[in-house]
Amino acid sequence: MKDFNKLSERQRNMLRYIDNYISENGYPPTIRQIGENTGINSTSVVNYNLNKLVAAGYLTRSQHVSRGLRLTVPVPGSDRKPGKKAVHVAPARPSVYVIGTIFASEPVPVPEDYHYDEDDLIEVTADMLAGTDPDEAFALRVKGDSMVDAMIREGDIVVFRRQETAKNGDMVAVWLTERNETTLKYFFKEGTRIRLQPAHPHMDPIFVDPKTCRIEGKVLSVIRQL
Amino acid sequence: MKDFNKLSERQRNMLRYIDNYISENGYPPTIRQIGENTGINSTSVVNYNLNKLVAAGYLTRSQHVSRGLRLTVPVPGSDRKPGKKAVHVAPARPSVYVIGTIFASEPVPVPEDYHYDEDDLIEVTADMLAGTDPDEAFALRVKGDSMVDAMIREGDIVVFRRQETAKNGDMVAVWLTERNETTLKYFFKEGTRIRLQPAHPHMDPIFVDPKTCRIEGKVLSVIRQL
DNA sequence: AGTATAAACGAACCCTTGTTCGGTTGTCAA
DNA sequence: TTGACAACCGAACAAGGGTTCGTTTATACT
Repeated sequence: MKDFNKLSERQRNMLRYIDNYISENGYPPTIRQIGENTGINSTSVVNYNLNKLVAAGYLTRSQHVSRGLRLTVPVPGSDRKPGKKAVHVAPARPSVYVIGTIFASEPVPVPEDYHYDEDDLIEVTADMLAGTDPDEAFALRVKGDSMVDAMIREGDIVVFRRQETAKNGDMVAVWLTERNETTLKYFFKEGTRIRLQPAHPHMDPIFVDPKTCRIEGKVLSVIRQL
Repeated sequence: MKDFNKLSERQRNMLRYIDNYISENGYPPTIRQIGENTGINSTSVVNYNLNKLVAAGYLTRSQHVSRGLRLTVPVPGSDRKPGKKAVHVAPARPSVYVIGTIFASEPVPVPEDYHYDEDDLIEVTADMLAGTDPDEAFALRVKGDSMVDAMIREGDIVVFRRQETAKNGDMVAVWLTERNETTLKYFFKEGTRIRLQPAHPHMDPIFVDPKTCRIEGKVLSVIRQL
């Protein structure tokens, strides 16, 4: 059971209003409607608090979709009229934070620095986490074509587990201090050096010194939506 | 009880899709989504038939409201999977059947031929289906390196919607009768010929005659688990 | 006082999505 | 043959509605 007292009065009002609205209309309200009915004057504040509620697990959102809201828990004290059914309750689904973007010329952002306020949460399946606790997983959106040799495209979402070490055969994100670049490659420790093998079958590996190679995370899965 | 036989096949499909969509997502589809998933090429035709359905008492609409749809009667034959409940209850996590493998030298398997087997059901998120009814989606596992120019690797799972036509910009699976091969490319109709553009940014398009090119399905998403 | 952070504001931006309209096709009856 | 009508198409239009960003206020900690 969720502790609704942890929420601000505003956020509780929003949940109540959303629940009511859906049971009245059969579809969710817009951000502007939520604002108008809970005394919020700016759409960005509604958006801000909706993201808070997503992070706290009370609802899920579909990005860039009008009225793309759904509640994930029953809302107490929503004054639904008798006879109306409770709003659908979505089962808990694993999701990971998309904490930024990844491209060749920058190290990958670290989750610790990240304030989970304004970015988005995407839904994943359990398979994509390969047993990793959702709290230890994070995701990055690929920017630019620099990852083509890893068979990864602009717009793809890469799901990682944060770790500084790797086993042979893992695909990892590494920061190469001498080249000043991030790359995604298969990891193989070969004696005193490390072989980084591109995913693309026609491309050649590079060999680096362990001291110039910082592992940023292990790739768990890649999602491409077209 | 309504007499659904009075409706056209199209209208029954629309009702079934709307019901399914709401149960998957918790909110109604757009008229464009309805069109795409029931083989209607014009939003005005969807609008036309929606108004027919309103007049016949099957649903209500809110004017000038996005996704402002509501079913007024239970829809028979909406083949919700067991465990999925009727409209206005919890959205279920959709899943699609992996019905085979895809590689260059063979046409795409057709779902109709497939003997459904529980083992080959994989979980997906609603986002990956882009509004497609899960029952009209299917998935294939990629075999071999022949799809590298589509930035797709051995082992990837490609999620499709079966359809014989495509819009510009869609990524589609096509069978090229003259080359005897299946390929995944972006589709562009240019006058009398078709341009098939590889996803890989450094590769050149091919041009084919519509008569030698059979569209097998539209690619909705790609999943890579490592 | 100075800094950091949560919460809020409002306007601009632009993708999403419903609506409209001229035109085409097919059927049926006069 | 003609006209009426239902069904459909494609494109353009415009309102709907999510997102972003620079700023501001309030509170707490140093």
